[in-house]
Amino acid sequence: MPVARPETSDARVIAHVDMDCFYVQVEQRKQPELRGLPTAVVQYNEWQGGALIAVSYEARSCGVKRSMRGEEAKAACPEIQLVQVPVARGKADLNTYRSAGSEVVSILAQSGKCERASIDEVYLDLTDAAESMLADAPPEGLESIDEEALKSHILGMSREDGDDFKESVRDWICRKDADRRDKLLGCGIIIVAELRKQVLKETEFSCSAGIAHNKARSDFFSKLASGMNKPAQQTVVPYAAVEELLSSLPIKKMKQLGGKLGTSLQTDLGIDTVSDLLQFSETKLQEHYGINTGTWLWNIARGISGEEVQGRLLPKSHGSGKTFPGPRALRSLSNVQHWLNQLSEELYERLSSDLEQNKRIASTLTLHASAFRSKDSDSQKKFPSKSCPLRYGVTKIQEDAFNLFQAALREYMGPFGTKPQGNKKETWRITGLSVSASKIVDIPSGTSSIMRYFQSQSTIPSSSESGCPQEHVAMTPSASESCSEQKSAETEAAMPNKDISITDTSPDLDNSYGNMDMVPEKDASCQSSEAKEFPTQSGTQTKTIGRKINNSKEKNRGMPSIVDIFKNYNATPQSQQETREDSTVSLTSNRGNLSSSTNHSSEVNQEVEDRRETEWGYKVGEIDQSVFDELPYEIQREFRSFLRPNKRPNAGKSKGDGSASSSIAHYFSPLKR
DNA sequence: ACGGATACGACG
DNA sequence: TCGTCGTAT
Repeated sequence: MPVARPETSDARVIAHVDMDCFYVQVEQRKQPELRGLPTAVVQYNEWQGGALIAVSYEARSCGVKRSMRGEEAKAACPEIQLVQVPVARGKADLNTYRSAGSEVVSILAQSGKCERASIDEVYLDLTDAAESMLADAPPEGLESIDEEALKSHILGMSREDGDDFKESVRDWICRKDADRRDKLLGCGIIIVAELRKQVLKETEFSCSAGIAHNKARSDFFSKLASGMNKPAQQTVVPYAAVEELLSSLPIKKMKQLGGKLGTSLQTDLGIDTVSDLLQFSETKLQEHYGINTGTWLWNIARGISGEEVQGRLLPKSHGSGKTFPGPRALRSLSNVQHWLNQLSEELYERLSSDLEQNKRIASTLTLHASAFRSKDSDSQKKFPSKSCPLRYGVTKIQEDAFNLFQAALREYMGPFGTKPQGNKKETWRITGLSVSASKIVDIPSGTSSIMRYFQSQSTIPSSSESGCPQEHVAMTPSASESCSEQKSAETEAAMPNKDISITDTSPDLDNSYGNMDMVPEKDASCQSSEAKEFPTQSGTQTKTIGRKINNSKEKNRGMPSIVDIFKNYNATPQSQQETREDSTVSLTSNRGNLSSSTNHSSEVNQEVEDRRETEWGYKVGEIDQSVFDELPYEIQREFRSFLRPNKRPNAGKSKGDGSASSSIAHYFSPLKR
């Protein structure tokens, strides 16, 4: 929800850049034959031709719209080219679009503070760049102005044809008597035109942009401009040009007002347009919508927004989900587990590459599901979300996700969970599942061995995820079946309760929701005592989850969480954040980027003691085993090399030196997870 | 019981 | 803090 922001003196230059029908462009770059043809990207081709998620401008002009089905699109535009979203693990796979988006971000981030707003949108704060241009090379001194800049739309300026128009744009940009704020915007026009050309050149993607002096305006007007049904446009909002343009605008078109709040404005206050909104006093709005939303409303009606551009180039969470509409709804635990396994795999893959490319780790795993209960009054009841500390490793995530699901299911079913051998229709169906990872923090990147690890092993060995004997024990038969191929889904009955039950679900949950036949009971026989050595995790591992869920309720008994650890680290003077945001983030496909940081082999020889105490900002020895268990495998190895420096054989260096890491990996051999 | 998958921020 | 809700694309 919108919230009131402290006002900032607004002489800023903010751009909102929006890729034109992005997914289509990505596909067209892959298949250049499609360029210029009416094209749409579609997912799930089986039902009514799949759902359109991106539509090219050619197709739009045939009347094709997003949220049409493939078949409708064909009807509206018979020659339309439909390209399917890639599928992996039985679900849509958006990775190609994500990394294409990163390509764009890494270009745009070069010229100012940059915020990744979505997979295909960014905000730029170009104030500094514009100011220095105004100081050093103001437009009026230039003998020629970029053609692309001259194509800009200037709101409030009538658009005559051809050269006349460009002349007036030039005049506006170069006007000597302009307000300083508009002069800055003029510089913004030139900078953005340049950036867009660069994006086009380096990625082949075209984009549109809005340029204004705050986020709200640039966003809104870049949308407005792209509503003109033309790609590759840029629009500037002069300082004074707001009121007239805004006031006639239907309230529902404003960002954040497209939903319930906008409707409430209409029905409760009779506000239909921005000018209606202008009639209301700030306090009146606050009375109705609270202090934050109230003042926010008052402000945006006037085009005021103090929101800063966050210097954030990377997503704050990762998620993987799938819906199972109507008849495809999931009816058995084993089927749910199968899909959770698929989703968890994808999530883990993305976490791994985030770790590898950006040196970040996530610390919370959340499960969302949606469900309905047939044959029941309140079949609308929401399926609760559940979260727990995130442990790195595919099978860990899979187990945890499944456990979270079961915990949520118990809660969802409540008293009906106990199935009294009779009315069998009284049961759940799962219509959507998703797992997500959040609370992502930077890890210390100065430590050399992490860097070296990633240099030598550009990919995280998947072998470390399989082959652990205990894992098979922990896996239910139905789970292992469904892993290979989705079974008839009615294997439910064949699932012996006790096999799943390795997991020690928390007593808390067990007791509050009673016994349910479809939810496996705990099995005390499989619990082992705390492991004292690193290499063995199983046994205690599965136990951790239950305890963690429980723990979060009983106030984390003073144990430092992994988040705290890295928070502390990140808080140290060495301010990672800023340096990192500049340009060093390896956003994309360029894998080699890591090497830019310290990786001299000499570091290997530094005194381990010193590092152990200081480098991480806390004492390694104080870390609790279970905290350790949560860490990504690669980081664990890092720790291990601190804790047991003597175990590292000297021979490690003998081999071609400089690449001590591969040998380290070798000596702390197949520590299975 | 469909626009799908995904992300973010506010609120209680 | 967690979980829910709203919003957007």
